[in-house]
Amino acid sequence: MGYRSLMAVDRDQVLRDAASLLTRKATATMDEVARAAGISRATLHRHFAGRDALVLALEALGIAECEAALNAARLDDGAATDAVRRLVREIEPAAGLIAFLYTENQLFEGEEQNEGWARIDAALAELFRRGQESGEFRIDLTPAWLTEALYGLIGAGAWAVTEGRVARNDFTHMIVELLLGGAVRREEP
Amino acid sequence: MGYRSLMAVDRDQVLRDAASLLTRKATATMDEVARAAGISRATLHRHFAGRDALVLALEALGIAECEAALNAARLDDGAATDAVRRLVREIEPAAGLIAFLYTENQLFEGEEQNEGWARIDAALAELFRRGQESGEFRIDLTPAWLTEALYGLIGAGAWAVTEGRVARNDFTHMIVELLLGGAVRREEP
DNA sequence: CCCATGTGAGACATTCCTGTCTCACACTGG
DNA sequence: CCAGTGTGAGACAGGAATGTCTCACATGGG
Repeated sequence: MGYRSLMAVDRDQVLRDAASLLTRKATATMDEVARAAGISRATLHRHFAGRDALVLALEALGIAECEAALNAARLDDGAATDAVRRLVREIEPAAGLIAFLYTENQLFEGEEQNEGWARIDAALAELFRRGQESGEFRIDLTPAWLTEALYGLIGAGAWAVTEGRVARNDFTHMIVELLLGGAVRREEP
Repeated sequence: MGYRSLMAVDRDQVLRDAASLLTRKATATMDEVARAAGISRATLHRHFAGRDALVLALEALGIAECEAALNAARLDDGAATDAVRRLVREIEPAAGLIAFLYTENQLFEGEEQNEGWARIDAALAELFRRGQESGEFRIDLTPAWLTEALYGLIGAGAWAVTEGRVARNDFTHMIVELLLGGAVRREEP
């Protein structure tokens, strides 16, 4: 076989569609998820044993994409501000997925994948800490809060784009500029 | 009767407890909600006909609290930056509720209350627009995005507090400072 | 004191979702 | 052309949640 049949379902695309729907309607049924993904409930069930398995797969995909973005952004290189810019740019394709997972905490019933998020959180917090140490970032905003705020802004950005309130092309700029520079106008740095 | 019996359930408190639980676990059952609110499922059902009615009531409460905060913050008075500070301070008690409602879009199946949010959105966007016009806020970040970002940061702040990653007393400071000033350190304004 | 009100606990039927199965069909590759 | 593979549609039982009901009990007011 080697290559998957063209007829076969694009597993990652199904997961993205699922995340897109579940972000708007967390109580969506498996049938609704299947419809949103353009497949039948039977097929959805062939790929994911149940709702738990689906969410688990969503988490795994989200973690994988986040870590890929982290690597691609080279957070340890150069100025912290530039690293943040690279990070947001790299993470943009996964924004919808992150927006879902950020609100889908499920009380951490399955602790398995939690260490994945812990690693990502740690990497982000370390980036902000490095920026503080180098004097780029202010010290009254804790790295933990900046990390949390970044998640929140990514979610808000993804939502604003899907709602049509922000142009897709402005996604990175809006998030980075607000996170780094804030809303207040300045003369010159 | 005049005053409600001491035995009676505190309706708003039930709604807050419900929001608190549903924020963490959107698929919680009515029984779980009742337990979280410290009442029986029967009593919960006496006050809210069903899940839909519960969410509707949550929205109504959220809208009411937001509008109360908007009025208390006097958004039209003085500098826009000061108005933002007042707003976040006033809205803090409702942050948990807002965090839930912001992620609970339910595809707007019930469009009734939507105008309530539209009014609030308009008031916030107007505040940011006023700040841009007065030269306080930068013009490359649209009022619509600043509004969305404020929601996102309130949600992130509420979550960070409940998770213990940010001190409750720092809530307003963290949000306002990041929203207005951003993460980058400045010499002096 | 006793009645009215509101609650908790539990039973109950109903509805909905889930998970599994079968079968027919479409496409692919040999 | 012909198997092999994967899908869609539908049926089905099992289970979970919902919505409604009854009854006993606690409290507070008249």
